[in-house]
Amino acid sequence: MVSYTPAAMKAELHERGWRMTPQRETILNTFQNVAKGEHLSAEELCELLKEEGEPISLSTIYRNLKLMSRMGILRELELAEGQKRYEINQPSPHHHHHLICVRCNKTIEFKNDSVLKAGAKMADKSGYHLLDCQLLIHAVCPACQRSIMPV
Amino acid sequence: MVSYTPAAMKAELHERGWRMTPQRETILNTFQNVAKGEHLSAEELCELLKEEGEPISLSTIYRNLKLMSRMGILRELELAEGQKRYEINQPSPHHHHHLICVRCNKTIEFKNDSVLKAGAKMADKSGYHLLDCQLLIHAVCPACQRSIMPV
DNA sequence: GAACTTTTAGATATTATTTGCAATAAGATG
DNA sequence: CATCTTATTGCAAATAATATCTAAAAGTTC
Ligand SMILES: [Mn+2]
Ligand SMILES: [Mn+2]
Ligand SMILES: [Zn+2]
Ligand SMILES: [Zn+2]
Repeated sequence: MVSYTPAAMKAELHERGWRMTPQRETILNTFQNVAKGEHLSAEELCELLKEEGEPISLSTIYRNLKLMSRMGILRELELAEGQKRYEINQPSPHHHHHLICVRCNKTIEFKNDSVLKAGAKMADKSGYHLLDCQLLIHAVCPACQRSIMPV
Repeated sequence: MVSYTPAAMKAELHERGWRMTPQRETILNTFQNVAKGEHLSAEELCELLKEEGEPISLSTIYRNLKLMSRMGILRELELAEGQKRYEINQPSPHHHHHLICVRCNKTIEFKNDSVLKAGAKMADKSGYHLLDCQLLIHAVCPACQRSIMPV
């Protein structure tokens, strides 16, 4: 897991016969500049880019979110119900995990290097090339424990 | 995280004014008897029950998979692309995590109690009531590293 | 810059999941 | 046990996230 510059991303794309495009660079830059703790969905990213005056079509966004996740540049998160969210994939000092309330989707990020190390070790032991390692904790937050909401 | 008997599930449903039904008991039994390492999707569960002569409608299955996940009886996994999979949620000696190849979806289960403990501790520290704790490792398996597949 | 290949935008298709509703049945109450 | 209330079911229809198709545009190579 490494942090990518546009140049590094371009190099890695070229290794596989692929191309760097303005859209890919825009997406990379956007994720690198978005506030810490933000997890964008495809739709949200599309809206954000539209507002910022550099629109990219939704299908291109979908294609590249998947591509960049599979390259290890982004991490794909299934936090809330029904749609995937993405954030930049960063190495150790910034790497983190997620604790999510299954009722209200309130999410807490937390760091735990020993968990990351355990994940990296497991991948290595099995000969897998690590892309992302995320501890996902599903739970009920204090507020929702008090409420009488359906499940 | 506890293993549920039908009676325990019934008791917990009643606490919230809900009911135990034959369908819910069938789903619970099915997950408790399915082979270790099997992760069923809603559709697959529906087919399996049809074959076994106790069919349950797909919408009921969807409703109950969600309910039982939010009760902590099942765990909801996003392993492959495009659909959720479920397995019974078991405590420590059987509890495990998943290492997944993002290209071919080959999945390895592994145990790591210290990761589970770290997750439980984090939930507790934040006042969250723990339902499930899963380390998800996205990686590329040895076979796929050798192939020239797209991404 | 010509030839070749990948990528894009936009429209359309796909499909997992949810929802509305009438019928059914769980569980409570007397 | 008979009755009553209301949660739950099955089926059909709706929804929404994501994938795919195609022609046009833009990187790459020579
Ligand atoms: Mn995060
Ligand atoms: Mn498993
Ligand atoms: Zn909550
Ligand atoms: Zn693989």
